[in-house]
Amino acid sequence: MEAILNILQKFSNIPQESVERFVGKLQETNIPKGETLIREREVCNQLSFINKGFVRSFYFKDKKDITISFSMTGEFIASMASFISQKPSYETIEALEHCHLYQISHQDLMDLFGKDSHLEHLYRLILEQYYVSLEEHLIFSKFKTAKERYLELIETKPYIIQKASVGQVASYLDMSLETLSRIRASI
Amino acid sequence: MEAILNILQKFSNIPQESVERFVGKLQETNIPKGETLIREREVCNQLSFINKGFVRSFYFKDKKDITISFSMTGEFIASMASFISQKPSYETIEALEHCHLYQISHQDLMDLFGKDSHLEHLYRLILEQYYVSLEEHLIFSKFKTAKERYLELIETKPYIIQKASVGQVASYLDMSLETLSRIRASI
DNA sequence: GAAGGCTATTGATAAAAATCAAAAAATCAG
DNA sequence: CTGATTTTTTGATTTTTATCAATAGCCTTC
Repeated sequence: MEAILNILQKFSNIPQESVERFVGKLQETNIPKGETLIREREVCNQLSFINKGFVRSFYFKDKKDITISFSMTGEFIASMASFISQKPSYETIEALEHCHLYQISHQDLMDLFGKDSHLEHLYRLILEQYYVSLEEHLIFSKFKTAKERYLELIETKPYIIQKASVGQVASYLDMSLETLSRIRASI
Repeated sequence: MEAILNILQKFSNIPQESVERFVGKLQETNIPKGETLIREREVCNQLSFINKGFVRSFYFKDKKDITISFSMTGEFIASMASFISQKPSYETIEALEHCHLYQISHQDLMDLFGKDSHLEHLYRLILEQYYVSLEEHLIFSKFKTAKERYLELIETKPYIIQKASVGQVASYLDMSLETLSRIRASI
């Protein structure tokens, strides 16, 4: 439980009482390696804090799967579009390693926001950070060559290359797995 | 002023008093066609509601400019990463048509959030919508061919093709202007 | 209405990356 | 440990798109 408290603290110095309200709603969950947190067409009604683990979010395009994002220990993960709208998800999220999560349901979170504006404030700050990093990812993917994208990934998130397969990383970087393999050979 | 009230109403049935607080901080601004709302390296400290007009957000990559987004009457616009972090913007936003805006400063907005949690709630809902549409844009740009991206744009936002130049649309769709011109000739 | 400056189209070529195919290496199960 | 399966690398070819270059169209504005 300590990890999540530290993360929350970083965003905002929120009253102890509010933190306790939030923590009181968290459910501990374990997802074995290879299993899914959320499957395509389901409604994502849990927001998960990854206390320990590594997950991949992807969707299917003609029988192949395409990686949208990887998330790590210390990050929140959900199929955000589905969680926000409470409509079916078009993405699937799978555990690439055994995951130890703390989860809160959409309903509980909305109830908390109604009761305690500090928590909505905190959530707003977290959402803003996720928005900024999504925007950066979009721009990043837009104006770099295949090789530059790979080099930047090594620089910023080397653990992804360690933990995910070439094919999974390749679709995340928007290239074929053969192309990524050749880039790896060339450096 | 009516347009913005209607938009706010759609997100949340917020008390009249809160709406008035918010509206009280809005400044009316006109930006002539061709001028900029925010320039690269400046800190974006205004969130703008486009009461009427059309803008383009872009950044420079080697002397060329690359379009990030277009925004229309009825939408909010800011260099979000800069507005959120209050750090210099890497994007420039220009008016492609004469714009009539209502603006609120970052400071005023934060002050309002401290005083009135209904407004932070409203902002959270708006932010969520923008997050979802950004995510959709990312996925959209990732798994469609050049031609499919253009056809989808015609389908979903035909006004962009009317109002922006081929070069501006081409960089938005992640292709050269020659490629876009050929696609247009082929359909 | 002609000159000049943008914008768009068209053509030829080059570069980048995808695809198809096979071999090599790594991982897993029994 | 060993055979089977999966993943990764390597090679040959094709496709897609970018780049370079020239032409055509179209607004301005004098």
